[in-house]
Amino acid sequence: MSIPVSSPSSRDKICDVAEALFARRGFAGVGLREVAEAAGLGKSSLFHHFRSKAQLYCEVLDRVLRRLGERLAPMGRAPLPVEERLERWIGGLLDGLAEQPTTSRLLLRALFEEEDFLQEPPPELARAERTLGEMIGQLQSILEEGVESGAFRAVSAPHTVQSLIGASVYHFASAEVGEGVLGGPLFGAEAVSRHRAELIALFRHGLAARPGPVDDR
Amino acid sequence: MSIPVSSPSSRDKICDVAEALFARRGFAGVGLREVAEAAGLGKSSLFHHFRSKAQLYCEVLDRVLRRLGERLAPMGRAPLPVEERLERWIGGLLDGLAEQPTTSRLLLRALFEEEDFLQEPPPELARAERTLGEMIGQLQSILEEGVESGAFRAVSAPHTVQSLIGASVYHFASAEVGEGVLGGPLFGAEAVSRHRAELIALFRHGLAARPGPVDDR
DNA sequence: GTCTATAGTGAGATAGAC
DNA sequence: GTCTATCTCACTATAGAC
Repeated sequence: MSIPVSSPSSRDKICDVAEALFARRGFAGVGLREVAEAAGLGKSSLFHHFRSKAQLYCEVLDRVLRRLGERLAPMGRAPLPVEERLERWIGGLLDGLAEQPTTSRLLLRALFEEEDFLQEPPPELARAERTLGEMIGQLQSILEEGVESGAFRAVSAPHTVQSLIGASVYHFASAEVGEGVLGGPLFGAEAVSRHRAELIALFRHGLAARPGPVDDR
Repeated sequence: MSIPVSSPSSRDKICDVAEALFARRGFAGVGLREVAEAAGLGKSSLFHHFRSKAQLYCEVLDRVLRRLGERLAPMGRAPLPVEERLERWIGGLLDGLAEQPTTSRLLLRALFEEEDFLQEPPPELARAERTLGEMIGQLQSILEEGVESGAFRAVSAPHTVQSLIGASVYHFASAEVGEGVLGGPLFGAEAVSRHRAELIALFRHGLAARPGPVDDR
């Protein structure tokens, strides 16, 4: 718990507005002039807080991933049945994505865009990638454990990881298209809890090992 | 079946290289100089084929979506049980995505990026959006029909649409991250058929209405 | 720590010769 | 249909006053 007693520093303000802009339009789609104006500063002032646009981007990305990683870290370690641990992990991910609309879009960009837009990547990028790798590894471990223990069907853990990440991250990133499909806001309380329930149920039923005879044509 | 007898026109060549570049780096991340060089032309020559960068982008996007839409259109209409129609639809989508690595990335961008980078959107954009809407509507209809007929659980069709799109499109768009998770290439024959089998099985088990007593805590 | 001024580069787009 | 030359504008980044 940090103490939010002093007014937010310019640095934090810049990160906040940059996060919103990068999430919406990506690294190349955002100009520093725009960031500066939204932060209420002159363009040149940004360079007293960040060495370059690339460093600002990586710092924003790292901040978002760490926020998510800290939320998910305890989920995999709880002393619970593996099905329950998976459901809590999924729930934690969805809560983290639902908290701020910027998170899913920035995360999706980090997942599918190759960061070749920065010639010499700042050190923050490596830290962000490590955080991302830990999150994915944790999910994969839960799935592997569930398959080995017989709690889940004999699914491929990597492919299931891919499906789960895609289903959860894309949903909250889908913006206009997603709102068109739902016929309403993505981040409203009912839409969030509904997606949470639907996705968890989909994987509970989809992964469950069945005792009875199963049609596996 | 079109007759590929004449050598590809400059126009087609431009579209091909632009598709690859836009898929990789997005609208804002690609310069027309780069497109022109890759197509073996001068930068100014592009403007004899396309009015603007925005029009080129929309035309490329429309081409990709129509290619996918034509593949999927017959899937929903086959006179088959709804479970089978859904599996064929998913299979068709995955085949379409696996055919060219550019498709999933361009589609993902169209799904989650708001196209506010073009001030006055070219007419091609509207056509692309219509194609996209038809594909999604078709999937949603299959799901609704399955729920109404009792073949599927009482899932929310919109949320399931979102999950299915995310799981399939993200997977093939995930590039380096996805290859890290799989530990090998995304578009290899075995990886493609494995993901196809895994995703179809996940939704078959995940959506199936169960006859026996079910734990729905 | 924020500003003005500006360097230096590259973008999208146009004009007009060939 | 492709080219060279050029326009205009925005960009990242720096220098240096306050």
